[in-house]
Amino acid sequence: MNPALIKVMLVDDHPMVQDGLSACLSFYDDIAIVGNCGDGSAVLETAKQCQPDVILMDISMPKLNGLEATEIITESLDSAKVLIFSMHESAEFVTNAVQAGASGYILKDTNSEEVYQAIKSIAQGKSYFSSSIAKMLIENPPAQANARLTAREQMILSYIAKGQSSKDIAQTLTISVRTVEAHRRNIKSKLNLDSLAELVRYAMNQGLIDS
Amino acid sequence: MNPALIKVMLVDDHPMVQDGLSACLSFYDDIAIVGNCGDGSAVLETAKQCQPDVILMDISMPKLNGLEATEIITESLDSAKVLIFSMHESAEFVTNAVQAGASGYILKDTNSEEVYQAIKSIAQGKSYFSSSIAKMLIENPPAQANARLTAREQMILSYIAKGQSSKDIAQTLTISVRTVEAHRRNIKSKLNLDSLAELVRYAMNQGLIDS
DNA sequence: AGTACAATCCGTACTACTACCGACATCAAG
DNA sequence: CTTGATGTCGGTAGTAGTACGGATTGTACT
Repeated sequence: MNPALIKVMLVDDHPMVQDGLSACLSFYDDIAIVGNCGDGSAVLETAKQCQPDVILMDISMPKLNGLEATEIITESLDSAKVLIFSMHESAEFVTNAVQAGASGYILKDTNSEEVYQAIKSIAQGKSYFSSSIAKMLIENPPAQANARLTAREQMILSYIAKGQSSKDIAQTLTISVRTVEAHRRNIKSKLNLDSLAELVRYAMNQGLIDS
Repeated sequence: MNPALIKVMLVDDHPMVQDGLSACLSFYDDIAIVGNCGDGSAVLETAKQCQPDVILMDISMPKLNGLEATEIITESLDSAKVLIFSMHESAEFVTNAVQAGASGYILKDTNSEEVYQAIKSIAQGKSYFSSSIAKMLIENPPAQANARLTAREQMILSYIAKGQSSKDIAQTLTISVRTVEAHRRNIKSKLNLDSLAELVRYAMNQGLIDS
């Protein structure tokens, strides 16, 4: 076993992205793909088997999203560094990712050379962020960092984003309409979002609902 | 020049997907990538230069979305067949794509072998659809086919999806609130969507707003 | 024991949106 | 020239959501 060999594990729900990354990274002989995983819920188990140095992780996935998966990984396996590979170019996502323990964040509109450089940096214990990230953090307001929703709030939000009214949700969960409205207010306050449309976009980006 | 060589052009706004596809398809010696394009607005020009047999096109792109680009291509270049490569697994997208002139529709969760098969079918003048598409068309309601929004309606919808109220939009466009509300009703009626949340999701999937 | 937070519920008044009905001007196509 | 689609605007009534106020329970951590 080459001691300089970097073991990389892929986590993405799109097989084509996995195939593409595998193919691109196979050109570099100091990188080995040791496993991949199409769902956040199986990440920890797979990672324990593969013992990767770097985990290249998509943020938006069904079931368990990338941020939660990252948190689980960084708490359970300190040998593995997490590199987020996202299409979302928003300051909020980056800060959330860093708080969850990610070592780096690159965008899906980067080329394979930059992915390679990022993986090498992460493996050496450094951090790596796409060049456009810094620019974005400056331009976009830093936003609120404390945007963690409770399980109940996430549940309510997912129903909201699916198009259900407060009344519907109240009936579904057999609670009062006022309670749902209170959750609604709390969610909007926490996320610092005003309109229903922004809530829906947030929910979609977080993977709380599909497509 | 090998007469059996299939010239393929890629249209996707994610360089990594382009790189991945190029890498995957390079294993097949009867396929040649003759060009790629990161934006729907430059598709026609690039296609005229490259003269591809098959155009592998993403649906959701900034500026000009894949469906509109497909329509332009199929009307201007009948030599080129369009194969849609989408992550959206909804009957509505498929029917819209076919109406726009696409010869096939595959999902991003297919593997590279299936992409290759799809390209070969399309090049021979056949059509190709992911196996899950047929299942989906049966399970999902056939939905309404006549879902074409006018330019004005698209504009209104984009403002709605950005979180603006009817009042805001009326002020922005200097028209009456009642007019905006009328457009709202027409849009929902055309798309057969009830809730604001569904409108937002539709707009996002159509690429009318970013992220 | 005290504090903090989550989750539950209520009153009241206001704003936004919806559903139903209607209308009129314009412009392209049959 | 009539027909249809589009974009414009209105009345009226009802429903949904928001913005202020509160309040009570339970759990969990210090």
